[in-house]
Amino acid sequence: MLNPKYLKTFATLAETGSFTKTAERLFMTQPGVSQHVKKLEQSCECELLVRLGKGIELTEQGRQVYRYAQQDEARQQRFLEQLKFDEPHQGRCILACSGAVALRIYPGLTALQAKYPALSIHVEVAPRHRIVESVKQGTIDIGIVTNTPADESLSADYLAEEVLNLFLPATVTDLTSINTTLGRLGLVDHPDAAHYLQLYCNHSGEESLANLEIPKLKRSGYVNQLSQILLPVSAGVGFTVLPASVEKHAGHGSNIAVYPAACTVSEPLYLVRSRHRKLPARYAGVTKAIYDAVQQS
Amino acid sequence: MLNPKYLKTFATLAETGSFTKTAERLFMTQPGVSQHVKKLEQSCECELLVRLGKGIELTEQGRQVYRYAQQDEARQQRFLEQLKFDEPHQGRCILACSGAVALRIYPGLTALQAKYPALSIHVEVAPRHRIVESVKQGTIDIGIVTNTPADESLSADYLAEEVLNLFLPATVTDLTSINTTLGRLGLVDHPDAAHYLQLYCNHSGEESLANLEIPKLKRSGYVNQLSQILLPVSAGVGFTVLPASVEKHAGHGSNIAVYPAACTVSEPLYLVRSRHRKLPARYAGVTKAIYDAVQQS
DNA sequence: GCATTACATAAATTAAAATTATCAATTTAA
DNA sequence: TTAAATTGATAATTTTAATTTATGTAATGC
Repeated sequence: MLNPKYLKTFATLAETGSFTKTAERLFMTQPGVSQHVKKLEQSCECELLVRLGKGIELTEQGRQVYRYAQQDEARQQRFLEQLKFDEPHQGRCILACSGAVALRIYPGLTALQAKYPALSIHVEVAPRHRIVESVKQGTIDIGIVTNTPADESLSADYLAEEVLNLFLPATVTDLTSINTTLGRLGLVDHPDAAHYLQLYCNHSGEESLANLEIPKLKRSGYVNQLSQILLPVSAGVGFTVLPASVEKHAGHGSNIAVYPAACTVSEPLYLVRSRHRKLPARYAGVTKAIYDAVQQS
Repeated sequence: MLNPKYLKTFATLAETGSFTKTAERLFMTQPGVSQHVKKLEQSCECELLVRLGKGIELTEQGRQVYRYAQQDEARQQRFLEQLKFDEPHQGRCILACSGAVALRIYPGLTALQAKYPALSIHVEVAPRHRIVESVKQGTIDIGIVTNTPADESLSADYLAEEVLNLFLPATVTDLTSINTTLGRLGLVDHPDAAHYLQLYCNHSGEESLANLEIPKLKRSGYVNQLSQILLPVSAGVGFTVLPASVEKHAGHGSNIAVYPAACTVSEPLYLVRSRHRKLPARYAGVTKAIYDAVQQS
């Protein structure tokens, strides 16, 4: 739309106030300057300067175009300069993970960002399949998921275990016939509830849970806001299965009990990246922050 | 430096992932796309994408260039759109005046800006000659000065009178031999002091003041911060001549006295603009605010 | 009022960019 | 495994755009 050469010529003309001097300074001929200005005026669809007997005067639009030209040149120069460097604490990092993992890693990432204000960390909470998809197509640089994707173009590094808890209202004291109790309470549903519950029942080491008929289970509520899933449980109106770390952040305290299963149930977390892509230096610090966050909790 | 056509081609390539599809979408041929990318890489002095067997993948720099291309296009479109309109309450207004006038008009301008946040009002305090000069060369859009400039290219509209006061310490009670008193106190100097004092003595209607030998007068201090000029006067260590409006804003209250001259001394204020320039719509409101400010005070 | 300065216009030249034609590499299907 | 198809790179030609030379016109100064 706006030819940058014309902008440069116009800016110089605005500064010198003379077509001839502009031509000299830019190593071109005077008619060239005239033509650049004319074409720029055509692009802008308005007059940029008025010819007075002595010298020229910019119109209001001419002034605006001059400002734009200056800023544009400066911006481009800055951009090209920083393009050459791979600053370790500067630029945009784009991650995706589940809501539960976000709860675990976001404080550490925020701290990192506070330490290096030029860092800009974007965390997107998304369902598993969309995370893998986004990393593959390159819109997300690092994904955290619970399995190693089959795709050859992706690499997966083991991070940590994510412990799953079965959360019950604290009012439930009799745990002898757990299946009946769960059936009475009903599941507080959320996007990952079915997956978590299936996993939990199969690996809790308790025969009764393994026989739980999940599809037939009553759904006593649904919410896709992680921090609010435990609310109905604390109110005594349902149960749910979630990563253990969620409880700390939600803070419903003594109203919630954790079912004491025979085995601890957990699933692994993997850090997924594009195998063919060399990530910029700033991801080193971010990756370290992620490791620290998931391993301490 | 960065050809916007190449940027557009590269951005489309980043989105389609295919040279051929990019060519189709931009109504060009496939070799054209190859050439654009190659030249863009030369401009950036780095590789922007790697050719994988299946499809392409952007390098880190390629991603940055893609972001830049997107932003640049959006920015230019926005700029060209707003260039066509002359919004009455949006944009930058640049004024210049004396410090005393700034004191009178700035509150009103600030109020205007508060009412229309998209307005950006810049007030530059400068000596008379520089104001006229700046308006002529177009770096200042509106100037306020105390005389009508001779220059044909400038227009001057009468605004109001600026009353001048001779400020004395309140401790001075005997005004019978004012020349002696002034000589004893000494002048608190500031950039416009000589000009104001000359004017005051010539038009006060008092013979003794008209005979005051200004060049021989003792200088008892100097400061070019308008709000601080009256400080030495209130402390009893000198006198000065200033626009009456300054006293209200400085607020030294009862420590300062105004000499009761036979005549009120004042000089006119003129609003100066470039005669050949049509100012944008937003200056209507600004000009009105200036009139209101100088006429009520 | 004539010379000088400064910008505009038109035609010609030169440079740049796009296309056509062709090649090489990779992928897909037989 | 090989032949056909797809996809991008390269080279030469054509087309388009930009620049310059030559010339004209208006304003300013001596």
